[in-house]
Amino acid sequence: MRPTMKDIAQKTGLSVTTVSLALNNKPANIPPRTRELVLNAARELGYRPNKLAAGLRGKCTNTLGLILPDIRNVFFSSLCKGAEDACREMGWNVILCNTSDSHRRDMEYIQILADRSVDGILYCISSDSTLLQAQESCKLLGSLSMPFVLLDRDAGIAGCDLVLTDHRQGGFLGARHLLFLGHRHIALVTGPSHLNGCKQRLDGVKRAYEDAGIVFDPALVYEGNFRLESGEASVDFLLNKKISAVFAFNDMMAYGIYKGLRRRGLRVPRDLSVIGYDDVFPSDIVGVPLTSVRQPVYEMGKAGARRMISRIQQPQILCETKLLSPVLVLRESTAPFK
Amino acid sequence: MRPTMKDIAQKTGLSVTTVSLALNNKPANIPPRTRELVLNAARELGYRPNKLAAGLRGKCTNTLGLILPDIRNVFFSSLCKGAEDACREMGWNVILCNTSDSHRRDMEYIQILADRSVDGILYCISSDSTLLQAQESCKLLGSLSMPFVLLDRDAGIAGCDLVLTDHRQGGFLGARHLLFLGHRHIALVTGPSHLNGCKQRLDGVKRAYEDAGIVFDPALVYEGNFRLESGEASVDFLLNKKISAVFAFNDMMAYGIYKGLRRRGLRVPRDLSVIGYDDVFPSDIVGVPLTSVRQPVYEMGKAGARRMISRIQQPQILCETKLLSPVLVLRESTAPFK
DNA sequence: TTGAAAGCGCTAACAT
DNA sequence: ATGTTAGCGCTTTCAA
Repeated sequence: MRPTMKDIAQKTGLSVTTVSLALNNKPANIPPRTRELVLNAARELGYRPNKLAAGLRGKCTNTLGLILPDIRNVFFSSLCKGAEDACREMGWNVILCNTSDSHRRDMEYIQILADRSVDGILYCISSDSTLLQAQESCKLLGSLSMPFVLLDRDAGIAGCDLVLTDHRQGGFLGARHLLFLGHRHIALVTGPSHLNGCKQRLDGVKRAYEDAGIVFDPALVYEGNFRLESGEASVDFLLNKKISAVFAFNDMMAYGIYKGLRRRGLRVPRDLSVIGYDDVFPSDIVGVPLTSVRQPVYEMGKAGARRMISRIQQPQILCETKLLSPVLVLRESTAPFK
Repeated sequence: MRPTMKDIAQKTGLSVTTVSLALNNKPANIPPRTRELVLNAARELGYRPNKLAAGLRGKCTNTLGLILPDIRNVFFSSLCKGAEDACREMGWNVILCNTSDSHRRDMEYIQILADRSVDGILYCISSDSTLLQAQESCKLLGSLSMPFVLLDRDAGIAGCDLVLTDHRQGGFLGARHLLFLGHRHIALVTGPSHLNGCKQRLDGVKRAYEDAGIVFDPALVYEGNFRLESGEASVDFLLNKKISAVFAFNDMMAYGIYKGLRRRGLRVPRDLSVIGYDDVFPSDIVGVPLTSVRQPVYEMGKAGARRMISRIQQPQILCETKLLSPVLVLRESTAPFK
């Protein structure tokens, strides 16, 4: 059996209280000699605190729940790694929950994590959630008095912490780069238009256009669904327009565009400049490395976890939205307009 | 505050014991009427059991630890998803631990997970571990009486459960396919030769050669390190040999070979047939979709978690090595020999 | 059929 | 400076 504080107490002839006080560096007047005594006994016995017992008694389990759609998606696994790294550095652990993008499972996992007394939840709202459902999950979290930080998805929930990429800036950076290269007729392959992230990217694009004195043309917008197929499907649309460049609102669709162009014997960037968004895939496995607006996903996970732990330790701090800056990563899929 | 059993006891006028017995369907003779009474009260109060308390008192926390090198690697995130899915189905949860392939961190996390009273650990040994170090981790697990299942990596540890791909069969399948296409001079770009997984792939390749009456030529073997760069670096070697096909022991190196060939203006499969191993990347984002030997990674995670839970529930069952069958996935990077 | 009581390992108010 | 005591929420023996 694992040694407990009781064993240390027995071995030293002290009480369990003194042992607890000494081991936890509590501001009781434990004289150095006694502390030494306890610490030595603990070392000799190979004592390790039982986190379950400490969690049950005290207020804190040092555990976070992480709810996300699917860890197989590199976006979320990077987020997760960031969160876990931050937690490890601070002595916390992470319980991982995959929802398969189902709101029902969001709700289930919130309950389960509360049952397990996690101290807080890092929450990527499942994308099948309506605004109402997102509010419902957050209400559940509230009714459980469970602190949480929303990651990546801005569902328009007020009064909570939020960490995500500044998509307005992201859209701006992507568009500005194409404009800088001399492109004047640029198509957009967006994601679902009701998503805040897409609206903001679009805003950013428009701002870049304004700066350059270009008129935004809604006829050059193709609404995709973030999947490769929709990028591929957009190619027919693209080739019917007089454009020299396309900005895809994620990399998957950019690769779909690659595929559609390839099938038609067209080349990137010779025939069309392509820029993506996210930059989560290893870029060197594809023939023409993709220029892309990188979301700092790992950092997002880290920032989210840190924020969560801060909030747990100081519940009174004000809610904030943390916008992380995207970075334009130049590769070979964009070329100057000729 | 969350309602507890005490609250249910108060509300029903029964004792906490009876409540516990009724809620947990224990084989005490609780008459249906009493149980109803308890269940109703529980529902009305919105009672949810406190898993921390149950874990502290009882023997089981229904929690597994999952130790792996880096969740950002799609191989491990698929494994993780499989494990988590299996756990969810059975009412278990997963604490995720990334080791960055460092043995020291393996050891640390084993301790931490034990401190948290997980019931078992799914363990992907970090690849920087020597055989001795792998044995050390397993010894630590043993000394903590912590049940565990090794995943993916066969470090030659005896007396424990192990779930991994049948790499002998994988090597066989890949080589047989190339032979079937008429290739007779085939290069291998392997991983580090001391790894069991590589040895077994090589064995499988040799067996396929024997079946076809081909002599294995060690001069056609290039030892890579599983990274893209080493695949790319192998191309000089490959082009100096009289070969028509190459079998890379993972996909990353296969993509490195793609890259090296592309740079030299050579085409896959026209100039060289290429077959990979793992099949974890989305194959449709690359120009020439890669033929590859697929490891059933998701299933591996699932099988591992199931095995772990079985062992926890029946500690006496015999240890077993579960070999999962790889699958040859035909795509466009291999062509008949001309 | 039900309940009292002990205890899992720990923390913390209170006492000495 | 240290110990006594109570209790976190639950399970489980033992007794009634």
